[in-house]
Amino acid sequence: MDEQYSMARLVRELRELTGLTQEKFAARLGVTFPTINRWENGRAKPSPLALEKIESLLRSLGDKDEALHKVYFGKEA
Amino acid sequence: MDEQYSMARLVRELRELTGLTQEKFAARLGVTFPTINRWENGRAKPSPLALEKIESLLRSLGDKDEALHKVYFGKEA
DNA sequence: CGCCCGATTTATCACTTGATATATCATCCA
DNA sequence: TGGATGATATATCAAGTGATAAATCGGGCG
Repeated sequence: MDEQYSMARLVRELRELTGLTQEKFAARLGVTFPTINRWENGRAKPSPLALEKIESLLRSLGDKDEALHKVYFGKEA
Repeated sequence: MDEQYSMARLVRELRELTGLTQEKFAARLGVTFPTINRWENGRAKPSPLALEKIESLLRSLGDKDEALHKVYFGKEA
């Protein structure tokens, strides 16, 4: 349960939840598509500012994904 | 009126407007103090995500700083 | 089958950032 | 005077990022 791997899965699951391509998902978060791809493939992990955006997006998806949020961020939604 | 220089001034003016040290200002924006220092001294410029935070902070300061916003971001507050 | 086409994966390079350490500067005050 | 302290400036290095290009992977479809 390596941290990199968890983040990779979180990002991919989150993106698939939104039904967006890596390119559009990147735009949604204010980053570029290679960045999303690197996150999803565990070759990099989100910067602090990017993490904020991810949490915020997760939150915006509402309670039905609160479980997901807890799983990856631990400390409450 | 080099772009780097304008951003440097914007960041410093904005920080002084808030009355915060570079360290606290950094925390406010979700970045670290060396980053703020590099911005203010023109040795680096904000990443896209950081720029969002700057604009947002500027906006949160309200209308009395709209002029400042226009000066540095050009396209309306 | 073979060809397009959208999506994904990987790679490279210059630049930004976080973490950390050191140095400089100003101010206060014993 | 001179030392303590807070704020700022600068440097280094590893890691993340944006821009760009190339390769690969599916599906549809002629």
